[in-house]
Amino acid sequence: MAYDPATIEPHWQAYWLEHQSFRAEIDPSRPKYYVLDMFPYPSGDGLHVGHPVGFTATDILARYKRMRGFNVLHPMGWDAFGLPAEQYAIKTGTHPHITTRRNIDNFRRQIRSLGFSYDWSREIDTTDPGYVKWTQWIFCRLYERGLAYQAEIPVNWCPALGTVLANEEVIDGRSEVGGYPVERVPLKQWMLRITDYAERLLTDLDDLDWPEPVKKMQREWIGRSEGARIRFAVDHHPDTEFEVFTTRPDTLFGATYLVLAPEHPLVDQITAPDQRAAAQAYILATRSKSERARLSETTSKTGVATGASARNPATGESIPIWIADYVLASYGTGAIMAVPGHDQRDFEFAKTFDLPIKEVVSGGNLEVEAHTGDGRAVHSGFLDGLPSKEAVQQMNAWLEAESVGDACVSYKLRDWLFSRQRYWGEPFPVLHHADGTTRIAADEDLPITLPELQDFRPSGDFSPPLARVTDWLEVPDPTGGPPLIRDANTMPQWAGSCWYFLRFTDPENASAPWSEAAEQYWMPVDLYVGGAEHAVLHLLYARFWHKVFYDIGLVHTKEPFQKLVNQGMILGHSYRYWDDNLSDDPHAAPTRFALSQVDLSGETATDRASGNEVREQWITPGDVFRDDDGTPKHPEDHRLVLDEVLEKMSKSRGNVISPDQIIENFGADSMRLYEMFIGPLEKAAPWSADGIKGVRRFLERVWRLLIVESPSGEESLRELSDAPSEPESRLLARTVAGVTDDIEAMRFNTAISKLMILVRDAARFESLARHSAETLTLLLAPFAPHLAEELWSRLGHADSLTQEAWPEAQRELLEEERQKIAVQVNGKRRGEIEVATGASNAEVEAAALALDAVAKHLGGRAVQKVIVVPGRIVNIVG
RNA sequence: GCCCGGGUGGCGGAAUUGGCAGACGCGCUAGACUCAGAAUCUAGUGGCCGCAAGGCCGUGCUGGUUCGAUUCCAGUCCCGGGCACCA
Repeated sequence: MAYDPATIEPHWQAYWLEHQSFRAEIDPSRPKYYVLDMFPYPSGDGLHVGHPVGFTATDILARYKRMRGFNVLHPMGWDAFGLPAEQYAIKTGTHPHITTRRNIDNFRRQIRSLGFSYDWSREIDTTDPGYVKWTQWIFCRLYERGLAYQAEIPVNWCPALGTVLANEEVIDGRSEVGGYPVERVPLKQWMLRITDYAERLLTDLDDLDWPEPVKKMQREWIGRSEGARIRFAVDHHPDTEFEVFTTRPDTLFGATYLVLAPEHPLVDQITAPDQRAAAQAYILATRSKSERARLSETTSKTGVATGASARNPATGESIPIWIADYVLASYGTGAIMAVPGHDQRDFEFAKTFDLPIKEVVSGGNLEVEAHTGDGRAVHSGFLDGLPSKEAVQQMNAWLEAESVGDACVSYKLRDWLFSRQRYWGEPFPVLHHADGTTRIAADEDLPITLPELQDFRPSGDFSPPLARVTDWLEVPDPTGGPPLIRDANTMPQWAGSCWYFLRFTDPENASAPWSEAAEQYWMPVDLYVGGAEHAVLHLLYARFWHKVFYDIGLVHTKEPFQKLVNQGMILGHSYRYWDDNLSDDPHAAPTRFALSQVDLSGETATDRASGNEVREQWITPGDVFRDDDGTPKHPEDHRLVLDEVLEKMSKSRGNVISPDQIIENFGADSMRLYEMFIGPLEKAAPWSADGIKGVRRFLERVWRLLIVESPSGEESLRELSDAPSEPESRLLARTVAGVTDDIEAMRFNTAISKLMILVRDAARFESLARHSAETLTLLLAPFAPHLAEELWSRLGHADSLTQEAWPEAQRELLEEERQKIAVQVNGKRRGEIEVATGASNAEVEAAALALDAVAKHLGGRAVQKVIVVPGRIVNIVG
């Protein structure tokens, strides 16, 4: 029988499970390597082809490192709390517990069918009470340290989802999940004081081996800026003052008015009676405006004067106080000093409302625009003549001396909104007393498990579903007082993923989240692979918790993830056209439009001819009709050319490829190999049904190289010679060295191409040495482990190759004795010479000049210069 | 608008430090095997001119630096991603 993954692969998967081949135990005598995938949310759709890209990359590293003698920790688990299971429960009444269990079983089956070398004894499920217990325990530690607190704040309330969302989960005024509208509503919520760690989260990025763009995104998210707080006393309101934050204290002399955010607490107090109506109207208008609307008018400035004023401490002048929505309540102090001469936003506002513009930094043209760059201070009293940087220093010193301000640092990062009004999450281990005070649950009472529920619907009135479960909610007071009330909120999905990488080091521990010994040995994660979509959220939250653990003494490293790699997405082809069936009437006979007939420049697509709105429609790739030259056409209308789009796979486009189907048709090894061969790991690449045939053919060639079939159909190992021939040895050495380097650098696509070359050339040799066959098998093992194990076994080995030593290249064979060197005349290739490796430049030059082609292309001109690059090229200039 | 990536054959991609552009794979063409097909194997495959030898052009575009540029510099166009009143 020929190469048959359908029999080989299940056999070896069962073998690995049975022999616990990848079980990791602490072993101080060996170096450790912790390689981690971002654990998946087990969705109802099952694995998509994008998951195995990262999983295969980490598996190659895990298998390779084992063969290099490392003690490898390579675990897998489930980030199983989350909205989709709950949404499904609302729709069908199926308990999230059941859905989650079912989805996990399916994910586990799919992941196992790809032959990844996980230590399944360490499998984690964040919804497991044994895990929830420690998530809650960690919350208690945060609470004790004052890092968890409750606050009444305007939050992002999403009516459709029935929950509040963190700022990070809201994109352009819509929920990241589902794209529903979000409103700002003041609600009492749990917050985590991540801002206390802003500075460390920023500085510790420097030493991480992470992609620069990810570090940059985190830096920008934290948004550190240096400046000063300056106090302004409000005129005619004794003892009333407020602070502004500015990064340009040197421009204080140029502050000609002040602006409060509409939500600023002082607005109500200081607004003059005759401005009160206008201010109220403005504040209401701001509040009802959606984020989207506010964003779209970033160029035009609106605002209302309060009628109040305050004294500029530098000039002693009274300057007016305004309200404007271009000042954000949530950043800095929610108030600014406006310096229209040197801030473009203030400049635009001043122009709109005819406020004075004063030059205090030279070098710009204030007739045209604000001068935001540096220069020398002018019209600024004691600062005059100083360059901006020095002026900042002087002003800060003056502010402190005069007790009107301080130099300080401000961050864009806000505290983390940590509660959700949902059912399917970790309950807060918090009890509320009747008097409004709260206390955390005792450690021995953990976990606080979720009550069984029939009705999962959000209450619709900001209260969580758990608030309806009276007998769960009320806890008798041990001191005999009125019953204590449990907190009815649940934690966001991020909670479980903030520490799972630590639990993997010691997953069964019942007395602690993890043991010191396990943490000391396994942490930090040496390689963390996952999608770029987690660049800020998950990675920032997990770093934050890890730093708290560090402060408590629970971990010994400041950072959890030493090296991070983002895998690229697998894209699918999808096919679209447009029609005028806007209401989705199934009985309509709509007019269809091709891309060329449609205008996409506006907010909605329109038919160019009529200007009427048309709607995008998608054809499943399998249904697309192809005409003779391959042009994609509508299946029912062969005149309609479809627009081919390459994008992220999604259900709505019908372009999703299931790994199950690929494994069935080609095998897991082919699937793994293809996803690695398609291009660099970090780069997005389109799925190609033809491409996978190529790697499958390669695996068949490997099989036929070692396994021969008698005319009667019996298979056996081919006859192997004792010693490899010299060209064979050289080829082998080159491949071992190349593949090893490529794996270390995670260039899996080129590693596979080198294996293809080895197999192609080895097939042409008359004989093949046992050593060559075994080396090839070992090199192949991280990529196509099932086939490699099968061949290893047929090569006569009783044990699995997972712990075999990785082949070493014979260095002395890497250098050829003779080498070919290209010869150029005036930079153009005109010939080639062959010289002994290590030949002197003079020898190489002489050989090159002796070529007929060189003389011909010199055309009689004298040689002016000869450049010899040893081993590569000779360039003759003449 | 600002900040990052990235533009290389029909397609995915390769090219270590500025040194033979197009490795490897897909697809395609021809041949071998076959009654035939599939599979497999062999050869070819950037474009143009040429019977050939060979020549010219060629890494988004326009310039520059260099003996030599996919690689460095300046400008520009296109695609993808991130940020977007953060004082």
